[in-house]
Amino acid sequence: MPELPEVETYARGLQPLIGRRFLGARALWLRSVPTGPDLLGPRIAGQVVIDVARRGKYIVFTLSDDVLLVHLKMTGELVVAPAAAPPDPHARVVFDLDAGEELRFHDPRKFGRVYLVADPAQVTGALGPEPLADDFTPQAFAARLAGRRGRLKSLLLDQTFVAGVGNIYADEALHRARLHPLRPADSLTPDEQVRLYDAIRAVLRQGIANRGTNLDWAYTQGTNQDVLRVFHRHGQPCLTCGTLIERMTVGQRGTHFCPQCQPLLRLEVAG
DNA sequence: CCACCGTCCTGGCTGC
DNA sequence: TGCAGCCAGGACGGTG
Repeated sequence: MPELPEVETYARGLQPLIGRRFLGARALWLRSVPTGPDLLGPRIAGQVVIDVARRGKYIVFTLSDDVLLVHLKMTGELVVAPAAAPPDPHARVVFDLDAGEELRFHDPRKFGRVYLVADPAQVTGALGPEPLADDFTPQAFAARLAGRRGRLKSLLLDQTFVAGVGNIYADEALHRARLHPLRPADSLTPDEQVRLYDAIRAVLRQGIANRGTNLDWAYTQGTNQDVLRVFHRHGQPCLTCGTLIERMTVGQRGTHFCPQCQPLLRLEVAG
């Protein structure tokens, strides 16, 4: 499931497409293109790639006239291949590039989406702040937490709260911040708020430095799976304290945590 | 604002 | 060995 670090790695890897021209496109699975599968090819034909970037979990191709956004969801991949290469049975959208190549959107589970729009805000307008941006300060984070009574885990997964955090990095950030996933968001002390802020940025930066987390899916060359401390480690000892990592369901999401390092009730230690 | 549920999909897993 | 059935997972829409 590509999250911010994986999508960032993708966007960086696609930089060589800058300057290339789309000649056309075809949607092989119509629902993959909510903005109109039939319009995609005629509209993108002739447009040149000006920039490739990331916003939240979206890959954003700025084109000469429009903006192409791709959300990989869980199993999506983007691959540049020679047009003569063997067809991909899981290709959902195929873009014709110049120089006899194709950009293939491959997605076995068909959850990913491709949007071609004039204004990217049509797709990304509701997203929360970028957690690694300079203007995302501890004060801004604390202000967003204020009055939110929901559970931390659910809030971290809310893309309108902070953009780009998914299940892996939410669990990792909470463990690093020593906060239980069920803690009400507005119950954090100032120290805990700063710990969570620092932890979110640290795990995302580490993920980017490691070129993403590569679990059951082979689409990244990332190594971040080697440094995960709780995600998918239930039944194994916590790397901090040795207590067995537990798994629970929070908001329909598998959630992994250390009951010792992340107590639900803060222990009042007599001074 | 928040909780919860259904929907979309299919590969991979479990259990028999 | 084969097959049926279940489930994860991000985002969104609907409901209470």
